[in-house]
Amino acid sequence: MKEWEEQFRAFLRGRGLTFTPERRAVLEEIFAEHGHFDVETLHDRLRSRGSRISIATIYRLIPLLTESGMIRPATLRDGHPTYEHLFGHRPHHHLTCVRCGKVVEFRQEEIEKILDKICGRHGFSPFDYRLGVRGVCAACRKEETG
Amino acid sequence: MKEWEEQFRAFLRGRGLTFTPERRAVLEEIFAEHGHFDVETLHDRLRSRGSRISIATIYRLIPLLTESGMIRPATLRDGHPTYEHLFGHRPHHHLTCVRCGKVVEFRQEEIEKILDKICGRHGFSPFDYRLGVRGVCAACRKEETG
DNA sequence: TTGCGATTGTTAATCATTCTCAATATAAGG
DNA sequence: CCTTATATTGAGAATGATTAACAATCGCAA
Repeated sequence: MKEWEEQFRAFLRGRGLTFTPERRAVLEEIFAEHGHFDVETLHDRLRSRGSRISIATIYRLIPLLTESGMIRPATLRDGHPTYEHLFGHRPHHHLTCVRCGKVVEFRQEEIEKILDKICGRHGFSPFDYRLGVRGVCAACRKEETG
Repeated sequence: MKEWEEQFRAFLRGRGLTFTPERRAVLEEIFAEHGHFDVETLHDRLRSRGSRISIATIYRLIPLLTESGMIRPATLRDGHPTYEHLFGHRPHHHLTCVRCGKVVEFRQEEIEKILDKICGRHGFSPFDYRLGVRGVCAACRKEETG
């Protein structure tokens, strides 16, 4: 059984909820890729594989996945929420190109240390942080200038 | 004439748009406070001062304010967009308490330097960045523990 | 003052998300 | 293998925020 399946089953059990084929299908689809996803594309992907799952089921699943730590909200793409899964993925952050939409992920421990210091100063106990940089990528800048 | 009025007028002029009493009223209201705002509370605040402005007018104004650099999107509060104005305010970031919703702003040049380095490595030209930390503030933690 | 384009408020439309509900599936206990 | 109580599902209706359409008004330049 896959690592994430085990973890999600445990979470559901703890709440008296059940692991269903629909839920498995959604998880499979989420973990099939490392990129970001939103509810609609997830639904489309499942449908295109022959699943008859309702989009409402996916919407209903999102909070469970978030609370169980399987996924977390990522950056917003044109104002609606996207998510990323948290397995085989260390916490990371995003450079987003505002022209082509390309997203580059990066990781920087140095920043985490600074943040810990800042949180300490303000008496905060942090449990998540998010860093998003918006800009223009090399390719788009080139196109723009020339 | 206030600094921000001058700047917004210039922006509108450059686009062949006009500075109206409604637009002034919205700006006044935005700059009356330093905190975050969303469209609905802005509308309520204006109404409670006797204005008859329509909420559609405010929605229509948001992109103009963003493009002119008067405001920028801030963190999301329960999934709908909030903004902050950019006058008398240096760029800053947020610690948000997930229990009581308190937001502490902080500023850290060191982080900006690190980000510049990272952007350089990826060929990005950054023009905005956003750093949000979610956690529990001292008061709430105290309450929690007993 | 006139005229043209921008702006406004109202109302209707749209879109994502959530809710309702009847039907079905699940897990646990016999 | 049955039974039962509860959780889950899909379909479609309902919601709520945001956007669009439109006719009436306003603001600016000539």
